[in-house]
Amino acid sequence: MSLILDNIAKHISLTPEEEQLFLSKTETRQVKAKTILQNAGQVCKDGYFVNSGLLRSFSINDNIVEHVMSFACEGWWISDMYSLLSQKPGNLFIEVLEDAEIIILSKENQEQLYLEIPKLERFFRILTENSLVANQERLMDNLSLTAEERYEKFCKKYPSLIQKLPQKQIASFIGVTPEFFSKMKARMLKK
Amino acid sequence: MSLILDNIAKHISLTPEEEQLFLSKTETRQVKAKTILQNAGQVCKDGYFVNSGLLRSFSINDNIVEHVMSFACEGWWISDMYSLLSQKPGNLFIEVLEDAEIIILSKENQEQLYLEIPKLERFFRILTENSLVANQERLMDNLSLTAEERYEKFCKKYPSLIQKLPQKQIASFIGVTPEFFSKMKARMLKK
DNA sequence: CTCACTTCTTAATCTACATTAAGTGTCTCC
DNA sequence: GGAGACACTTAATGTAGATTAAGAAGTGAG
Repeated sequence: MSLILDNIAKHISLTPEEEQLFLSKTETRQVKAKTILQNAGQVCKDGYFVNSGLLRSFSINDNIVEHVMSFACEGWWISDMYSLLSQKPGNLFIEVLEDAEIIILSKENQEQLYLEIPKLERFFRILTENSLVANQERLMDNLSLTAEERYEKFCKKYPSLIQKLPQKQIASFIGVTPEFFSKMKARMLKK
Repeated sequence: MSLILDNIAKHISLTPEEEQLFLSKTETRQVKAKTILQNAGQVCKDGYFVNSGLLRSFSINDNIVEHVMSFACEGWWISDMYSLLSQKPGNLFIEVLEDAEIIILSKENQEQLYLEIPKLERFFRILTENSLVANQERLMDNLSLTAEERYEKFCKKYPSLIQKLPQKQIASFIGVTPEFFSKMKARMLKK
């Protein structure tokens, strides 16, 4: 029933009391598409876990070019890690792409939970490790693969997202303009 | 005196006994320049902490193009995180660039230490978090900055590395060919 | 229904960087 | 002391993907 507890249970085991304590430190909220949960330039106070719906984080260039940092759908966490950890103003926006139900865990409550349930250190360590590995792979892909190859990898890795996302978001994620992406897709279809 | 204990003490405090236990699970080794500590295609068993000298991790394309994933000098950790965590064959090589003294912590011992000194979960969580943040920034830089801007950032961030590293390694790290990097530097000097 | 808005497409032109290839300077080591 | 080996440079040519601009097609709100 509770996606987030299942998520935790995959890596560590909590007693029912600990589970309740954890939940008591969180807040569940319904958010509408286009809501901005976090603005660049502000200090990030919360991490978000997605129960349903779809979010993204992105930054904006001097120009007006957006770059998608990450998507998050059912069962994923999303936040501006830099700002959340350093408590300095961040560069990322976090936006709701599809009406969503999210669970909010504030930095403050997270730190408290580390003290009350030290096992959670392990959980978030593993979460962060997985995130790091995924990021390293994406970095190397950006350095060594063509846009076409990156797109094919994206399709294989996140087949469910392909359905939901407007093309320009995918383009931004793999690091090309929507115009080029459109042309590229047409070219790929011909083969 | 002990760089690695200082490193740990910045984030958590260990008792002298715990410090000794930690050290007892590690091995210190002198390694010569050009030594390959880890080969792509093999399962990574160890993490390395650098006492002195200089290492790098990199992958090789189908072609023969190298891409530097990371450097590590005094006080830094380096490993193939993907392979170390998943215990599957990795894509990274780890090479000694300058004669070095390294501290080896095996995956096995690390897991044991987590059980014996749970505080270490916290230490490695924080380490991984910092690494993730740095990686995310590098990813966004690669998507949004020019080669010139990436190089300037690199210079500011790692002034000591600039001295030590051959140009082609820096070129590979910021994601351009050595030829282009050479031309770019000349161009920048004229200004 | 229609106006406004956003997504997607097409096409021409442009540019940051890659590729290839050749050449220079320096170091090492037989 | 000469022959590689390696780091770096220069220059010609090639290309992936950006930029700009325009129009088409889908979507939602009033």
